[in-house]
Amino acid sequence: MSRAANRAYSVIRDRILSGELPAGAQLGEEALADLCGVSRTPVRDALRRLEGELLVKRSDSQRCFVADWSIDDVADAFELRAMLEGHAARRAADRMTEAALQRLRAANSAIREAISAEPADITGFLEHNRAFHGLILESAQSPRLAALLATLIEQPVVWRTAHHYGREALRRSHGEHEELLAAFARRDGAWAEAVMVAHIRRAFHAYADAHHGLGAIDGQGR
Amino acid sequence: MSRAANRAYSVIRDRILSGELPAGAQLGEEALADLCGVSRTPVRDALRRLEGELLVKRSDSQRCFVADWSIDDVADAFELRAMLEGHAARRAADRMTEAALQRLRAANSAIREAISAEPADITGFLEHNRAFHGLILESAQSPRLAALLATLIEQPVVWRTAHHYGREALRRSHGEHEELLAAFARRDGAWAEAVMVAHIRRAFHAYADAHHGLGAIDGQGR
DNA sequence: GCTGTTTATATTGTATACAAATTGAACTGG
DNA sequence: CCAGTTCAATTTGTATACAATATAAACAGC
Repeated sequence: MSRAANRAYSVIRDRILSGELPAGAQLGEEALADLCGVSRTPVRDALRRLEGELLVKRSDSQRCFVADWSIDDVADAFELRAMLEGHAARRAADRMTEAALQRLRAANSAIREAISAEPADITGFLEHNRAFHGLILESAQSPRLAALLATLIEQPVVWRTAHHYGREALRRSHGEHEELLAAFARRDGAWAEAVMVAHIRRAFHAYADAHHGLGAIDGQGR
Repeated sequence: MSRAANRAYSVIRDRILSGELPAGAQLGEEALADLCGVSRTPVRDALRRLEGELLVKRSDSQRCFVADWSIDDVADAFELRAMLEGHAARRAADRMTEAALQRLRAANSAIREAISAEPADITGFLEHNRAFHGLILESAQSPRLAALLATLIEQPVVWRTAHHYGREALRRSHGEHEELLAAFARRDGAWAEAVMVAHIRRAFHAYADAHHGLGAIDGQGR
């Protein structure tokens, strides 16, 4: 996608993720065009992409709004992500080359360094974490699986959450990655899948605890 | 989506599914616009939708082509579909209302009638089969799951295949639906999931047998 | 004869003007 | 005061013109 469309996509996405455009806010094409300094045409493209990623919802008659992610929606997305990434891990265990395994180890080392930095380098953590999961997905060799997961990993939620993680949680994440590496090294797909599912489901609960209190779910959405 | 965009979508989609636009054929926006009798703008929208459904592939630099589905691609898609619809069946078993169960029974009865017609009413079969699976997905109550499956169920492949099915295969499909209904009636999610996974994986092998011979896979794509 | 560059052509990206449709408010009749 | 209707304002859909870019062909130099 080219300049203007990408620009529109990035700007709108950032405004949604930062909360500047709150859940439920109407996304008029002309207003967004002004905001991004482009015409309506690329804005329309951007809205379609964002709609595919479920950050934008279309009303019955084609008006766009910022999607609101209730805790149930988030749970739903995490559950699917756990299933799909678990499946990816299983496939990857059977297909991973030695070179890919090396790169995976390097990625997790980079994660460890980001965590150990003072203060912890959250941006670096996110970046390398993304690379780690991306490499597994690559080794799974299923373009369709990758396409499906793409709509789930770019959640509004994940990004805002990581900054709330303590060093404790980050270390645990790193440790689970180490266990994944061990499973890959042994070519044990079932093990890899189980670890991955646990890894992601734990991430969900970390999110839920941080955003909705440790006790019951408050039910009022985000 | 409105008139012209829908029109473009339908026309292009039909041409792809019918094989009139063969795999690998370039999809120039202007040519398609002429073909559909609309301007390039709605064609672009249609191409985006079709790209999401993986019927259209974009080259490195934004040129569109008819996607080619190799047997590996089809296997990949069916595997994911089995997993996701299995998951949907499990969820549906816990959430299905009595009313939904009734509608599901009605849908399968309609399927039986379509099969029994002389000659077998393939179009009716497909329609009611679609409704059957749609109802389960609805009862699963996971919008995101529905969105993911939407990209997998509309395969070029499925439609062209059903016409090759014998009455035998259609009846088996109906029988598996009956077993699903039993699982739903008992609220046995694990049973429902297992039956659904088997149902879809069998469908894949029926496809593979019909299109690539019963023995080894020929590997030359469709 | 081959490689790298230039130029022409084809194709997609963007902006804008206008048409169609939807929403919401003002208004009329009861 | 409320229901239904009409009309204005807002918003999205479509067409078209033009700009930017990529592909492919012609060509020059080696």
